[in-house]
Amino acid sequence: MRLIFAGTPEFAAPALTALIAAKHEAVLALTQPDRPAGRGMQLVASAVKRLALEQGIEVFQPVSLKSPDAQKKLAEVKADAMIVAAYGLILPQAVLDLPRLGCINIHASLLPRWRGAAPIQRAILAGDTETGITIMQMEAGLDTGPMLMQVKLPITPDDTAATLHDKLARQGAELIVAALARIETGKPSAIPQPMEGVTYAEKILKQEAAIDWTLPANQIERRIRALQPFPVMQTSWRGEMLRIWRATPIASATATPGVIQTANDQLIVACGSGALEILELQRGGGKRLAARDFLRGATLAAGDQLGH
RNA sequence: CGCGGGGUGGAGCAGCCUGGUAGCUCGUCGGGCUCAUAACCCGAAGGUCGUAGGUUCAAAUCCUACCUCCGCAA
Repeated sequence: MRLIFAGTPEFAAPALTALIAAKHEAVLALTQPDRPAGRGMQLVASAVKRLALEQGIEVFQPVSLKSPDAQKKLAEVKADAMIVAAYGLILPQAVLDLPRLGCINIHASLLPRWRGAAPIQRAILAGDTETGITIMQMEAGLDTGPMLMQVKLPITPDDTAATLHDKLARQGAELIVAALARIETGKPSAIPQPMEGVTYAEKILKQEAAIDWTLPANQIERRIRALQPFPVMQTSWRGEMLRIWRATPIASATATPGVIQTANDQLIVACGSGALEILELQRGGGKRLAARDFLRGATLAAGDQLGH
């Protein structure tokens, strides 16, 4: 099939790779404009752009798809379909109608649950035990289109947004290839999304990364897994920032939330209910360390208060 | 030139401001204690203090450049 591929971050790259491997003809890669990022604020190309350049695919980075110029450019390609994976721009109806087979989206959740920007993180945060990939025919609404295919994936107790992301990206890549194969062999039936069970996955805000020690330990632990590799849960200690990468909830007597209970070989912090054993953490300017190594520096002591 | 913090035996840190014997908590190795141990006691090995210059009688420490790791911001 002759395709336009629209995607931006790492999540989208495996799908493009898989489509190329499946002998589809990706003629144009749509991706967000390069943005200043990283130390030094250098302009950085998106994962999809880097891959497209490597593959010799033309890259198109409009600021918006509302302009007639951008739409004209897409029309000229005369694609059979446009594959969209975490692109990050709203597609106007005019664009949705351009390709012969419309626009097809790879979404990292079991729709209609977790429509929107951060489905992977929100699923972990909510304590869901499974998630998945949905391939859907796009409509003007936010992730509301009829579903072509769906596969489930369990969320394990030690999954982080990072590990789940990688699994889902691979699964999404497989599934989009399978979906296109089905479309080529005839008109597959697209199932409308159920009215029941709709939830929205709000974009992750930086401020959600501040640990509220008054929450129950198991909830904090989920947030720690959900908010990495970005923005990573953090707390403060003597005016310094501490990022918490890995922790496990443990039973504990009640104590003031945020107070360190043990800081010898284990690092245990009291929470609103229960306590959290911190397994991996990082301080400003430093590397990510196992709690045991971190404590060798003898910088934390039992009784210290975290946060504020 | 967006802002900032680091690089010190195998690990994590202190020492740097106020130059003058390389320190702490672990790990490793040897020995001891113990029914036993990841516990405890005694002892030992192991470091061009990121790299290159400079200042100085003397540099981990002060100055300059570079390499490299990391946080903020996006």
